[in-house]
Amino acid sequence: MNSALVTNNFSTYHVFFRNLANPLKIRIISALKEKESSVNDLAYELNVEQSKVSHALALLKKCNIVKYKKKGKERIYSLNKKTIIPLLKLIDEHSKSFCNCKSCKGCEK
Amino acid sequence: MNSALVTNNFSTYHVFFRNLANPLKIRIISALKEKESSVNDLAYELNVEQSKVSHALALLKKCNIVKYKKKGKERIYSLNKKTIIPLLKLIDEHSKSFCNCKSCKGCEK
DNA sequence: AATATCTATGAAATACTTTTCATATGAATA
DNA sequence: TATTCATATGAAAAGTATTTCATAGATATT
Repeated sequence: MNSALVTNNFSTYHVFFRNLANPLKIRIISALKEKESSVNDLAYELNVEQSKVSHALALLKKCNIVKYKKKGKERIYSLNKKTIIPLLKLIDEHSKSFCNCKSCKGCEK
Repeated sequence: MNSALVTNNFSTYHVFFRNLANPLKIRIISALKEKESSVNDLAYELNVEQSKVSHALALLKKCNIVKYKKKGKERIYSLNKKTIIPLLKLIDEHSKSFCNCKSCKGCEK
């Protein structure tokens, strides 16, 4: 039958995809794909200010893309792998065809 | 080995995903999934101003999500189905788990 | 309890996207 | 070729997201 894409009003889809529409959040997701990290570790690794990472993580968490566990005064963030990994794979494939191509003029900057 | 997500610098991914992070563009994609349409048809069907649809289509086209063929003075837009449909499917599945849920507080508005 | 470390948060500033509106372009037709 | 219809486009306005910076809240350590 009709998929949700047809029957829904889409009022919420974009909240989720906004996270993939942002370079920093994609970098965070990518880093967490390799290993779980504290906020400071991420900030150091990505060379980005701590509060910037915190703000980004808060949004990723809202959409269940990441989760954390406490460890002393740290928060160890990890990717919600079971559900996110298949999406990442698709992103990869699409990026190959779409996101660094001659035909996609929008990708230049 | 490492996927593109790991080795790339992601500078362009977000350009593509921005299109999915916008309700109007998702609505256009959804409409085109059902049938190809002219700009005016889309504008009428979605009850949105013509130039708004045009601007949105321009961005979708930049990322190869849609294409068009000329027909008289019309431009008949269609979805780049072969590559986009699998993505839409995944979006559907993810939206079910993420985008209208109790746990996703960000989805409320 | 005072201090240090890690992370979160609020709010203003900045940057970016989308919308709007007026107009331009291009194709068909009278 | 003047007019009409369909679409695109530029630029200002409006809307939204991100960044920045100062500071607050927690937890650990002294």
